[in-house]
Amino acid sequence: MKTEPDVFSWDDLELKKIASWDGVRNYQARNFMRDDFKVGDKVLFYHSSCADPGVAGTAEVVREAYPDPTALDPDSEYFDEASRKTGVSRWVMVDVSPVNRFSKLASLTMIRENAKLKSMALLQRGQRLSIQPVSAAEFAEIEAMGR
DNA sequence: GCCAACGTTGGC
DNA sequence: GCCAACGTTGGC
Repeated sequence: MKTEPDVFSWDDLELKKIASWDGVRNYQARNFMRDDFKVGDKVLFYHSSCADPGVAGTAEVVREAYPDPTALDPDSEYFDEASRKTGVSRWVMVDVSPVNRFSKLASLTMIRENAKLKSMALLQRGQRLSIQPVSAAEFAEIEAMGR
């Protein structure tokens, strides 16, 4: 999962202990959370749109997908008019908790340079999804880079 | 700040 | 259902 550290960083996650992953407003990303995120699943916590993009640590799913209430809140930056009209949020969120803080960032540059990771979704052309699938092998490789 | 790539919107 | 216009993402 991607996050802008200016908005919500790894440090914020550690401080908060449990974070509700609200604000996802892309159907494909939503479907990944809704269909594939199970309690106990591990996720890579990726810092994007910043000076040093890369994976800062790993987290785990502590609650499976449930409706994202910010879609119904007119005061939220994630407010969604279509959801308000139906009275039901069409967006979901999951809760995650920190697991492993990387001693060094697994930078995007390092990920690019690792031949074993060349087929990662993250590196594919035009890839912008904030939630992306990661294989077990890729996950292990990146975790090793962070040590 | 630039810009390529992509998703969404809305007129027809 | 097509597709142009627009908005967003995200690395650089």
